Amino acid sequence: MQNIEQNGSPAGAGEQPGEHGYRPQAVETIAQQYWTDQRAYEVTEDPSRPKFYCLSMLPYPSGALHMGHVRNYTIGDVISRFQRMQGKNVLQPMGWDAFGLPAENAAIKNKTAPAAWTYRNIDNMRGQLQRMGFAYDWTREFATCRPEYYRWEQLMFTRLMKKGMAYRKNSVVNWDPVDQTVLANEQVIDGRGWRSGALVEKREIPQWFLKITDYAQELLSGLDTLPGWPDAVKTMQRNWIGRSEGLEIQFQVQGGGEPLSVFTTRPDTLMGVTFVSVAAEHPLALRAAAADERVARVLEEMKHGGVSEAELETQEKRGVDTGLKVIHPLTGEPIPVWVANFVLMGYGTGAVMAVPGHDQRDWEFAKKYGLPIKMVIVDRSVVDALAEIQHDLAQGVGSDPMRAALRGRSTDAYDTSSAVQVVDDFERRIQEEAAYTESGVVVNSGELDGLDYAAAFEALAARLERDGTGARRVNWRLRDWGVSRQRYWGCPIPVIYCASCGALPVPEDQLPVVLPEDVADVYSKGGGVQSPIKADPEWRKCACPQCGGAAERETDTFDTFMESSWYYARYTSPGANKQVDARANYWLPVDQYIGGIEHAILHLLYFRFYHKLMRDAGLVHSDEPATNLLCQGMVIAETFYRDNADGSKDWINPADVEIERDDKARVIGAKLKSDGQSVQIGGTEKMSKSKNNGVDPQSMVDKFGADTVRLFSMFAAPPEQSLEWSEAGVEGMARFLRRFWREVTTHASQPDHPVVDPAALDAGQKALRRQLHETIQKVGDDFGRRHAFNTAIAALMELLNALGKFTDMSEQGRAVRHEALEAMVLLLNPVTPHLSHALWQVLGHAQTVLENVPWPAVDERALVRDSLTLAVQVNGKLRATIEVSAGATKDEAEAMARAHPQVLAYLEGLTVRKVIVVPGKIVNIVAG
RNA sequence: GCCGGUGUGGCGGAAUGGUAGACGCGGCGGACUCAAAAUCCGCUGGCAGCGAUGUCGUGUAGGUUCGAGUCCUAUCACCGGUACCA
Repeated sequence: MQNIEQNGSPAGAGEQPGEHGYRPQAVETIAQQYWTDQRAYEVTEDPSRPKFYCLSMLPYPSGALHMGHVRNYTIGDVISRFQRMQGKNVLQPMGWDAFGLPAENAAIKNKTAPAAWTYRNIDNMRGQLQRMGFAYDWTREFATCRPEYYRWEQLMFTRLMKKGMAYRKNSVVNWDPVDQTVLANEQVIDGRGWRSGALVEKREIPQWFLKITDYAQELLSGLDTLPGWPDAVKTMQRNWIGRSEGLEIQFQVQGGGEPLSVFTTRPDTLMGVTFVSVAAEHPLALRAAAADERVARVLEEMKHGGVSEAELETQEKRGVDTGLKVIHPLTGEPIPVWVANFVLMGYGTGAVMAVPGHDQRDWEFAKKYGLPIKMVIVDRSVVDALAEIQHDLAQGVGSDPMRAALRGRSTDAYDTSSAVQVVDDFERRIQEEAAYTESGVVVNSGELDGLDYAAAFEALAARLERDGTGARRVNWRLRDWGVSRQRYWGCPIPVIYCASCGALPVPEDQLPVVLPEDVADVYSKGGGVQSPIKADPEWRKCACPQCGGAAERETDTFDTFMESSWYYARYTSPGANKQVDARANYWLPVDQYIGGIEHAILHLLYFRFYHKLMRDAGLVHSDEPATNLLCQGMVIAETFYRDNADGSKDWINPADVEIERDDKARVIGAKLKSDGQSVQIGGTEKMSKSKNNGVDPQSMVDKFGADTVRLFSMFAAPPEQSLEWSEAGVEGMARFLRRFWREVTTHASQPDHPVVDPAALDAGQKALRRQLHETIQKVGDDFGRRHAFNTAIAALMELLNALGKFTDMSEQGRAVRHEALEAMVLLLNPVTPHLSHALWQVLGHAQTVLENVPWPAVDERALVRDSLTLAVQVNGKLRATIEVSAGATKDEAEAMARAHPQVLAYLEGLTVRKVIVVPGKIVNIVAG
């Protein structure tokens, strides 16, 4: 336990002379010591009680706790303590997501080994978490960078290789030609490497992949079994997985060779194809480049820039004609093949049929390069117009297709026809303004004319399947998970390459492949540092497990999402001699998972996928890893700055700034405390180093105590929303806790605590007691079901305000107050456990772990009201309120409302048409 | 670009289709004090009015409904993700 400085803290400043005031530092040290001595939060499997596994996303050990961690872990701790007070066997573990890029960056900067930096950070952050008073079972803690942990994911990977679920293929990365390294997307800024400033290039290298696409359908359907997950997350995952039904269509290449395959969800537009677009890495593009230097040059230019989707999709649309032609499967006409920089090799077949008339991106491309646009889909209204024209033409023109008929029309006869106008306008818009992308009715397509989307789809599918030029197919947006990283500080990929036997999994008896940690000398040289295991020729040398010949190890490491995909399961099985053991099936699935919304797709999808891998390996029995998910918002703060002469900005920390206001409390400016000169006010943004608006949790805990910091982070906003840090707001929480402390200690100094006799209460006592039980009901619902911690705390504040006004010192008055204060200590315990621990004793109870004391029960009889206030509206506008007895009928309420003088004034001269009475809420009189 | 979210007083926010602004911060006035801090009490959305009260008001423009911050359509701004940040 950390040693706590108790002197020199202003937190006890509110102490009155002669009164025992609230001193959070002392209170918190004592409570934490007690929990540690009692081993209060260590748990084991207990089949006799309902279990509750409450899990917060494990932190990356970046150096120090930040407010985002504090918020995340406070939410988890409140839920854990609340569930324990409901009698559940609660597991709340904590650990470290210890591999990752920042450790290598810090190592380069500080010339140390990533491991040493990481372990130092973990020690620091563990101490900070303990100082927050979180109820973790620390016996289950682990860091994912330890071989005892990662050996099991290496084992899983080698087994997946044997099953064919892990495979190797080429894929594109960001390449920094100056530093000669692969860059993460984050390290590419405006198309340049963040250190070298060199223009980034795309480069293909062989990498390992996990076949997450084999589970695409299950990952999609599984979302329907998760009512406890936010809809936003489920929708994002559905869209990310991106199931679409369409046709895969073959285009023969003029001059022979493999046919070109495209996938489309709009086969109804097939007759509108005027060219096809392929990715720069597509075989046809490469073939064209080999034959044509001009094409080769454009492909070379397309290699500039990074590989992120955001960058690819927002860059200017560019293309080049390959000179190659493919044959349209219906008409037999030659169609030009273009390379387009917006076609992704990794999605679908790396080629798309371009229908500029009915796809906006193709339309823009066609406009830019002067390619033809064909109208083959029209709106219903246009069909009606066409029918009218056809009727007019019926006798003379016969059965020509509709557009042919139109083209052959006599100008004299039809120029004034409004139907012709409608059709011409529609076609002009497609030619000149924008593609028509709705699924309307097919035209200009021979036998498909007049069909709607579904009918055209079916007709074409049948025809192409008969011809052998196409087939129905389900396509997924989801791509296989690339798990290779060309970095040092990660879990070594357990693969051996042998010149004669190929890529082989490291035999199980040779696992783990241990990452050497003592590599500081590599970093001490400075400069562009290569991965120490890539730089060391000895490390990779090994014997081929198959032929025994000289072989080499894989020097790439796993994506760090690999470790964070199964840690939740390992917490259940500390010390197990396999990935997880039978204990996992007691605890899993996780009952409540809590983490940032930024993980909505990647982490949470890999987490679900890995759970299914473990299930299929027989390790766990459930289908999904977590039944309930809460995504908390960011922690943000005001920014302040001064402009420098060179146009840059000096960002100033909010702690050093004083706000100036006018007499209506509006902010009119800000001054730096140290020099009294004004500073500019920037926006409210996510706490970050770059904007210098971070508030250090440790300094807040030192100043106010952990309970106050916990209380503020739960009160200031609902958990899903962003939370704006405000030190004045924190002071408000400290005031509330001091008032509560005073209320309890003052009350406890009375010699006796009488018991409530419900039959003997007067109106005032009854009212307070009703408010108490309404509060118990609300807090339980807000904590347990709604996760609306802010409104629960507001209700407790209201109750304390009411207690402050309740001066009744009679026996029953004191009895009601005692009941209220005892309940409040328990209701606040999940949020402010140290304070509650202390005040529980002040109220005369023996020292105890408060989570073992049952949650206060609602006394239904105390909730009964004698009368209710109804709002009375006239034509939907509030005009009066009336008091009705609790048992009043609708008719009685209506009569009373209509008799109200204020209402009568508004009804004068009007006839009442209708009266709506919502019992207990409102009477609305509709009159005119 | 695409996917998801958010938008309410001076500020953080409350209101699960039924009295918009609970609670907290800030501000104003008062009590206590030699004074200050702390604490306590009262007021505090805009406009008009001495007041009772009226009127406007939940990003913007429409719509549904007896009734809309809440539901629908369009639109704007900001935030998150976009497969190698974690």
